[in-house]
Amino acid sequence: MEKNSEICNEDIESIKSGIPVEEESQDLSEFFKVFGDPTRLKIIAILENRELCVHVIAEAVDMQQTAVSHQLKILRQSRLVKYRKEGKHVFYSLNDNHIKDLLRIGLEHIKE
Amino acid sequence: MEKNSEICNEDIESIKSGIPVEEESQDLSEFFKVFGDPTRLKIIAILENRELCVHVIAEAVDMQQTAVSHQLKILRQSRLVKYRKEGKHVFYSLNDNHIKDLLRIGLEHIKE
DNA sequence: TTATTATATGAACAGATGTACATATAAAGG
DNA sequence: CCTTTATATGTACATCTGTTCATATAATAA
Repeated sequence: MEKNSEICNEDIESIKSGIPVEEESQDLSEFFKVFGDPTRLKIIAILENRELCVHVIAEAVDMQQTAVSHQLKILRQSRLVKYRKEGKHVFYSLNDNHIKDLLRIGLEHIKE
Repeated sequence: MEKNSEICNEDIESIKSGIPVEEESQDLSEFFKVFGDPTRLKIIAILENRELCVHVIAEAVDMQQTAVSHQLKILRQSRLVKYRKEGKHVFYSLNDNHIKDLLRIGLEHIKE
């Protein structure tokens, strides 16, 4: 008998050619990972349509300032937020037009 | 001096009202977390436009069958894939019309 | 029946992740 | 100068995650 039954006699090489290269899979998973935490999602949600400074964000999501700063760093590194300094304050805002679309698709899926 | 400077004198309560409730933030983050792993992204990629059985998926993504089975379980639980049994074989395929949109938005972001 | 093939699952373990705590930096006021 | 306020960052630690290994289940063949 052959190694694989006839019913899944696929051309592995042609299937493999459709897989993103390792680096792209890594980058893409890093991107989605950012949305994979409830605190970051909350921060993203309150930054929709406005900019806010760190201590207001912390108060709104009910977390410590240091925890929020760590999460904002991740959001900065993934270029999902931008910031603007004004004296002692740092105002954060969203930096990607597609974030709303992503959240909408996610919400549609979990509500199905 | 007041607790907060005037420049970020925000109405915390109205900001809070825009945050998804805890359960929704949790569910949404669980959903995005599924996309936050390169192996699962590869599996999703090769399932676009076709159904494949487990050992072919494993060979294509170059991972052990058990590792793939564990990931397929996660994809099943999040209702991103469906499956069909045929004898000893189990054929998996995508189960959400929005997956392509999500991947496209993600790719656009990382390529910017 | 036993052997083989295809898939699933539980346990273990290494590595990653999120938060708290302590501390650093930097701006502004006194 | 010193103090306060706003924010950032390094470390520690508990929890979570993904893979491997061993094993279970289920279908088919011999």
